[in-house]
Amino acid sequence: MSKEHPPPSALSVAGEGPAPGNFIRTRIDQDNLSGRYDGRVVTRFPPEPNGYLHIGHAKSICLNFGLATDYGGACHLRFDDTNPLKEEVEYVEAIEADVRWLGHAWSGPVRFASDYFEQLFAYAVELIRRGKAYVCSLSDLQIREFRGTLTQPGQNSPYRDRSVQENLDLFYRMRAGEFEDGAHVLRAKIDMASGNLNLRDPVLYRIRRADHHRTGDKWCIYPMYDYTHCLSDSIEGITHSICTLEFEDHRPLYDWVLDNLPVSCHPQQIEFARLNLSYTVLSKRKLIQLVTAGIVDGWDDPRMPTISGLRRRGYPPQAIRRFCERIGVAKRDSMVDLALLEHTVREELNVCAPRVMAVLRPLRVVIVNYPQDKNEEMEGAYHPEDASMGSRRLPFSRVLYIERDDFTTDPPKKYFRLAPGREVRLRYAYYITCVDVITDDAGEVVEVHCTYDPETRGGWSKDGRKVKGTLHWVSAAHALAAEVRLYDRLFAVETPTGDLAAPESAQMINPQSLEVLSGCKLEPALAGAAPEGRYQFERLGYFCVDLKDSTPGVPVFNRTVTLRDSWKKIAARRD
RNA sequence: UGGGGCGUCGUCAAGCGGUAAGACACAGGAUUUUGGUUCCUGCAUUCGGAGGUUCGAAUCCUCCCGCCCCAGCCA
Repeated sequence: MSKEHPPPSALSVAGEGPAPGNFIRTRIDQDNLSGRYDGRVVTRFPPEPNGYLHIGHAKSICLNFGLATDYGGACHLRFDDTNPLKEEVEYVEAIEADVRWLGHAWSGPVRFASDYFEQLFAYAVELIRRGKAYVCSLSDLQIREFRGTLTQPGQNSPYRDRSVQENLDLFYRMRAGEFEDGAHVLRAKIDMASGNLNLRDPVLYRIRRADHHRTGDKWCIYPMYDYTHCLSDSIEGITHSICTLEFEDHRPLYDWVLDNLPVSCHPQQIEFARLNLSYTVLSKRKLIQLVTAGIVDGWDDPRMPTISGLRRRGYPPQAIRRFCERIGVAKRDSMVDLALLEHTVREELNVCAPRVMAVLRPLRVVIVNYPQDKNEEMEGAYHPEDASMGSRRLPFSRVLYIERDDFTTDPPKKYFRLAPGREVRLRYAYYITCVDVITDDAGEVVEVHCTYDPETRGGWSKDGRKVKGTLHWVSAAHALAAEVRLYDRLFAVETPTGDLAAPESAQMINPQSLEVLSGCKLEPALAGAAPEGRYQFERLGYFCVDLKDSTPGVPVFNRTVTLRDSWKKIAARRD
């Protein structure tokens, strides 16, 4: 039996490989073949507006919106807002902004489960009429006791056999506000002996006097997730309801509700493994700990794995999307290496970030044979492989700054940079040779004297002699002073565990996750850098203009990610 | 001990009875006015283990082992 493969050209899309196969696509292909759902594909991204989105949500967003795009279907944005105690409009707005920033457009209006409260209530009444739901007056504690345990079956509630009439009466009065919170709940009548705890007469509605961010005080009873989600999906005509693995146990309940009500659409729930990323945490609970314990500066701290944090850090949305494609979708619990995310970020930035020169830890260099009052302008391309990005002028003068790391009085083997007597190239400028070193009383190098070769303008030597090192530099008189924040991974350990706010957890935090540098010297062209502008500081890394703390003409830069650094590896091996 | 899932390279992951894709990471080398980029090269005789079926098994069957989830009036 021979397999048929489409020609590669039919599979590959501009730059990207073929859409990776995964078990969900396989299922959809089968559904399309069998004519189930008439070939439609409608998905949804259903966050609860009780916090900020993080990169784990991005995986779900890319999956759901990506499926809709690839299959010519639709993807809805629906807020699962059935618990007014936890939800706020602030989150609704932030989530919408994050989804849009990631580059996705939802089909139709933004939807809310709360839009369906009236219909959900009617469905509940129908369930009662069919003898499939009852009002239970046990306390929350008693309900737990009656539920049994993982290994022991539960017991029926004494209220389980109330008449339809009585149930209807009680349920309407629950809605009318005649009872205290917790006095009654509506429960599905399924099976108290089920091995699946979700089927032991799950609660469908509870009384909750709380102000809802959209419906205000219209309701005092609110439907539970398990009851709401499947019906919301059904109402919206969702075909594939994709959620994470921990909901596998809920699928029988999802199906039970739809099987026991006169609905015309019965979507299928499909579960996939949520994202775990090394050196970070992705649960909302732990993220909150980081914020409230003051370990980070807020939800959008550039070290946070939140979408707003990654954005402020300078991660391009395209890189996040590509990351989500690379990690794939499966059912296996896994831990993705942070290095993969950093790789997709560099991959994107390498193509789109203009190159620019910035000296983070300045060391003064005086070109002793360069005229005191002379100024020149060198030309530097914004991108070595993409001429369409143009170039800019780089003022050059007698006094310059270079990186402290680029000079040493005691060069180790294979050190290509500046040292006494050595010649290096200043990028786009001249070859210079170190002729003198000025130190302070403590023996610290404070200034380096060099001579330049006027015959090497632009960085080329006519006699063909080579230099091994090329350094970035900035003219002292023309430099723009700036603050630059060096960010690194928040955690020092691959898998942070436990209470992050606890004192003993401090050792899990990377002490170098943030270093603020204030005396940085940038090339003058950066004065016009726009907020969120992304650049490569040559030889250092990718940096972006901080959205919050920059002011016109005075940018603050955040380091997105360093460049790969093979010298660092060589140097480390030497030790 | 009940129910539901999952085990393929260091990390993700394809594979769906015809003889182990790809990516990251890692290690070499080439090119380079970024120790960047790019480009080559290497990297699972083996798919949690043991049996079995078959001409043929990561794929089918049996047993065993390991890991994850579930006892909210949260989602």
